[in-house]
Amino acid sequence: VREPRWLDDDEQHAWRQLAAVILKLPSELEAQLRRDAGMSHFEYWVIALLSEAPDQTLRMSQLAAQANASLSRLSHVVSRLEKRGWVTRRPVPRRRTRHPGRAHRRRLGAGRRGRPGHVAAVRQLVFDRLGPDDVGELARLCAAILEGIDAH
Amino acid sequence: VREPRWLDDDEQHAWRQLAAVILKLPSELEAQLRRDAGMSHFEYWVIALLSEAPDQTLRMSQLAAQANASLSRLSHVVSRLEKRGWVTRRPVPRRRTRHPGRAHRRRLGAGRRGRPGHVAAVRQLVFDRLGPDDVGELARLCAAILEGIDAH
DNA sequence: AAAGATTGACACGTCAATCTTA
DNA sequence: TAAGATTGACGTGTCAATCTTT
Repeated sequence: VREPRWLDDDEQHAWRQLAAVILKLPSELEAQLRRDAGMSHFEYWVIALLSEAPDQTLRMSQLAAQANASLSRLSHVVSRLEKRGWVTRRPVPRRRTRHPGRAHRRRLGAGRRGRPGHVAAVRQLVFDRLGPDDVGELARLCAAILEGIDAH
Repeated sequence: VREPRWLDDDEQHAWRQLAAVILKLPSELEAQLRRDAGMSHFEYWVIALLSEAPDQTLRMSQLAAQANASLSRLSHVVSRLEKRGWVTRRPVPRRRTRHPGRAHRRRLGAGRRGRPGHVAAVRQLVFDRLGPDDVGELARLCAAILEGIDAH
């Protein structure tokens, strides 16, 4: 009797590499953003999404959906951002439109300032060592993996 | 004047896919392990590494290195595992060999019980939709990315 | 009542300070 | 003193309970 099979050698090797990427990449990006822009990766996304929205305004639920986050998490984060004055909550002006935040122009600058460094980091960490064909391959493989995840 | 360039279209697309993988894969694995074996992904690694070690024993610093974790984090985790009786700390028998844990045989079973489900999850989430050639490609691309990360 | 949003308690990771032992 | 290891405080995420608004 054998133990339920692990992965074959190739798969195991690939899995180790992928696991390391999954482990290290996020923490690098996190560190870079916090250093350069004083915000977490998730906060960066929130502000970026807001700044792209019409009128720089979104409802909490929409923002949560776009940021792949729970409403609860988002609420906590927005509270923090609000405390720093980077975002404003607007209660319903009238009718059922409650706006979670109108980011202050000023502090959208924070997003702006965050962005170049963030872009540089992504390029450096991910794309610098990839050839032109590799980029397409990477996208294809990730898409396949995502299918597997979403199928689950 | 243009804003500092984002990534080109191909890169941006690839980045979105990769970002989604990085976001979703860990939480899926985390959820699966917690459901099936009542432990976190990191706890799983710790127990797995211990169970593979000679005499099921390692020093904290070595374990930390192998698990890519800070000593502090490991210490907290081992404390929790110890509290559940899944691991035992052994103080130096003599000479400078302080052993962090000799996993109880019994509870290594926990690792064993965790493993089949974990393997199945990895296979299902990552490899199911990849062709045989894709596996090598994935490993190669991840390796390239890791080089970029480590170079940083 | 149901959807949208908030809150509080708890679990985990990090950082800095501390303890321990060679 | 320096390396190994632990601890406590703090920040963030999750879950479940709750509040709010229609």
